[in-house]
Amino acid sequence: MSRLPDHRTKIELLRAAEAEFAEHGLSDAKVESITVRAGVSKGAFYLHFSSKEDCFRIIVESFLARFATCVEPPVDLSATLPRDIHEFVERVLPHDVAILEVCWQSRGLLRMLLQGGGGTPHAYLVEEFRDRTRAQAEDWTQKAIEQGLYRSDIDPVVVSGLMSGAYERLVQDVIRREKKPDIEAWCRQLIDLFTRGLLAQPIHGKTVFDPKVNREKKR
Amino acid sequence: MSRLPDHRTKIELLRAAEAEFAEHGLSDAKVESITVRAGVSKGAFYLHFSSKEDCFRIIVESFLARFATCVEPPVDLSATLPRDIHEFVERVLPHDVAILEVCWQSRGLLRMLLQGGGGTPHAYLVEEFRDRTRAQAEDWTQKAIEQGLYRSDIDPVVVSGLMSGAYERLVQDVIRREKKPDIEAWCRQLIDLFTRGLLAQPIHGKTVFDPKVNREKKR
Amino acid sequence: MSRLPDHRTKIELLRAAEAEFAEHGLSDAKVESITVRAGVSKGAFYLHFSSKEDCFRIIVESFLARFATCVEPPVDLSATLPRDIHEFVERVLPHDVAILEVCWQSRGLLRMLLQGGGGTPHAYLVEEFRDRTRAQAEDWTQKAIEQGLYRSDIDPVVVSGLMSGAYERLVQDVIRREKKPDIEAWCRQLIDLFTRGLLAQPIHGKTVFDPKVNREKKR
Amino acid sequence: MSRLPDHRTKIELLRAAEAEFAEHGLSDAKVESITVRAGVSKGAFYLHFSSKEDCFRIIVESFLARFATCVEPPVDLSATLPRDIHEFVERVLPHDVAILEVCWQSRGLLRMLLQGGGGTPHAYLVEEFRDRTRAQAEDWTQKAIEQGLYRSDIDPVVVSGLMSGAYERLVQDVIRREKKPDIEAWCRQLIDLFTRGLLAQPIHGKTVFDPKVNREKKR
DNA sequence: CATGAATGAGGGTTCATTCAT
DNA sequence: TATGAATGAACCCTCATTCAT
Repeated sequence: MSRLPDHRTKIELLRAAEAEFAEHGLSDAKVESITVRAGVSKGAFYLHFSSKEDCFRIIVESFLARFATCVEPPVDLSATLPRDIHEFVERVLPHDVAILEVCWQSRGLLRMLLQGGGGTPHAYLVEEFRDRTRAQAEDWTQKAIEQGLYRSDIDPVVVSGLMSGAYERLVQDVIRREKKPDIEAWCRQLIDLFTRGLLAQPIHGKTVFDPKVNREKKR
Repeated sequence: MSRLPDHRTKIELLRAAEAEFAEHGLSDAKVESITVRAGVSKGAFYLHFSSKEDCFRIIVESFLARFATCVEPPVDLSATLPRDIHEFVERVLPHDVAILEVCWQSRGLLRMLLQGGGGTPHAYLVEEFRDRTRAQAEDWTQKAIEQGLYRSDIDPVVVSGLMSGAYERLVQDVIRREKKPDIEAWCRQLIDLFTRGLLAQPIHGKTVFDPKVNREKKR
Repeated sequence: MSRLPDHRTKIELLRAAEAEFAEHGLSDAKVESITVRAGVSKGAFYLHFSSKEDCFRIIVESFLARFATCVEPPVDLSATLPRDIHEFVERVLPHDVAILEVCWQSRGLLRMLLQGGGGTPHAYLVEEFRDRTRAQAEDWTQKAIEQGLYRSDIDPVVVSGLMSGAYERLVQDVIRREKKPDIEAWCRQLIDLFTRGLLAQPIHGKTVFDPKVNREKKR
Repeated sequence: MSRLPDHRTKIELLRAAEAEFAEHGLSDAKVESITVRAGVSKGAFYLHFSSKEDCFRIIVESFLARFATCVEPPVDLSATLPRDIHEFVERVLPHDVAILEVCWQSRGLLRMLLQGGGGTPHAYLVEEFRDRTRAQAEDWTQKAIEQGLYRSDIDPVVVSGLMSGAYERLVQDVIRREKKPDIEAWCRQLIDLFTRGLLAQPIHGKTVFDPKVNREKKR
């Protein structure tokens, strides 16, 4: 085996480790499998990471960093109120879509992270993931209430939990698919659901999404 | 006559195993820890379970069975349409509260099951948990649309995912607390959110929950 | 399960143990299997035997005792010399046949005992088996030489080893069969072989066995 | 460049394992004892063998291969008939002696393999050992009959069993000794016994061995 | 930096034996 | 005597980590 250019070693290891962790989780991932996948020696692993857990943490934190960058700067509501629900959706949508794109790119890792049955000592990393989206949702909700956009009789803490729970499930549904679905359509449906509710009674503003979207079966 | 089967042994083992799994997950749980917690010898474990995994499966499946029993028969919408949102809520609420009660009782186990960071070979058990609630939600949604209760421009598949995602987060929030929160109030908020949406625009029916609920801090 | 009459318990255990040991040898035999085969409880085993090894020893020694009884009193050569090879064979034959009969009866146990690949701490029991036949053969040979029946240029020690080795193989061949073969014919062939040798040159005395015997294939 | 493969490790392990197996047999041998004998760590064992059984099999099969090489090409009888028993012996002897030499070299292992009291799942390996010598003897016998060298009234199947049984016992007697005995003399005695028989009646050809050999006591 | 043989603590599982009933 | 649940020492094997080359 020819020795790979040095700087490639770490990259290959990260790639391989992400795949191995995605498939087996932290405890069931084997360092040796990672190095075999990466095409390097077992010793090389410890030149780049101080331990298996360290490697796991680095990979997950690195994803979370990328994710956080996307999540952070949402629509600034303080500026001007959206005039109608259409404008509202158009403002929020690109942001949500961008987040889902990032999730799609790291879907292998995310599938593992969001999958239950765990009990790993690193669940706190996923907590961070969840808290981040929740805090984001809470900020948004708070401001929207202040702006008179949202009802004032809701509890932003509870509602933001529910919203981010729904988003997480949306993410899970998306990343589980073989082929990338129409992320935008899914997001529209989510946004509409939360803003308008489910009731059949007429409400101002028209439908914002194609209701026929996503009839395809998962998997 | 032999030493009488000490029924406490198996029960203690199950208790201890549930606690150990809840704390450490499958791979990081130690059989010896379980037996020490249960106050029996290591060998006793294998009189009752054929392996560590077998024990895990039994515990999880047993919870899922209890859970499934609660989830199953929801409000029958076919009977008569609820006249207003109040009646609607009153019909759905007891069912949701009952489910959350079960979750609260097994909160240790559930915390572990729903916590991410996994990668266990038993994630499919959690999938079953999720699929069950989702299928439930989908049925409900479908019927509600047919009854004219819900809007007909929504996709029941997508919406049921979002609903069960929000429910799962609600469950997570509840079971994470030290003290049992006011489950009913949380449920009211969730139901109201989905049915009426977030928008401040007036909608038929009055608020169904106290918006100040649940300001206490988690953990 | 009804309790067997007390005195049957030990007999059933011995039967079961012999079968289990025959199939698996000492180290790989399980006390539990023995008790299951015997239809008694695990504790019962220790009411009759002080340990698994003790049980093994008892069974093997009991067989060896039965065997020794058969082997012991051979033809008394001191009396009168056989006049010819026919008479010689007729004198020796019944004795050898009787031994093989005993072996056939305990063939399960013997198969295990004579089968190689061992390394058990009880090999000395088989050694006793072998030494007994060898000593027997040596006595016989010694006397036969003194009587002028056998050549005086052979070493009784070496020859008795070879003879008992051949006998052991004969036993092995016999006990490996599904159906009991014509033991007498096999013995005749063995006796003739040792007394007359293989050479085609004429020798006093006629053939003493049917040369067509035993063409059937083993197994 | 890594730590160079220390060829001594595997060799030491094989040595140590052979000794351990020879002393205790498969089931009672401890992997840890083997590694301690070899002066390496427990883990090292599994770098070279996939399991204890694997190691056992390798060692036994390797011996059998060496053994088979020796056994195979015997005297070619088709060429010319030996003129007298002397020539006959001289032809056969080197072959038999060579086999016994190999047995002597691996006497520890063989002692265990041929020792009874077994019941191991690897008895079939010893069976192969026996079948090989028996088939060899049968071939020989068959050809010798066809050449008119051996009597035609014997059954090659039975006789070859007896011959290889006697050989096996010869091997056992040899490998049990502390010091290597005069293998050639023992073989001469065996060959003579089978060819000429035991009877005192004169037969063509002179004695081919020193009858005083091997009076020393075993062990 | 890279290698991969070597290490050794650790854990799951077995099973002979005990003992309360 | 009989039972069979309980015990716990022992052992095989795994795998994260080290280190001589």
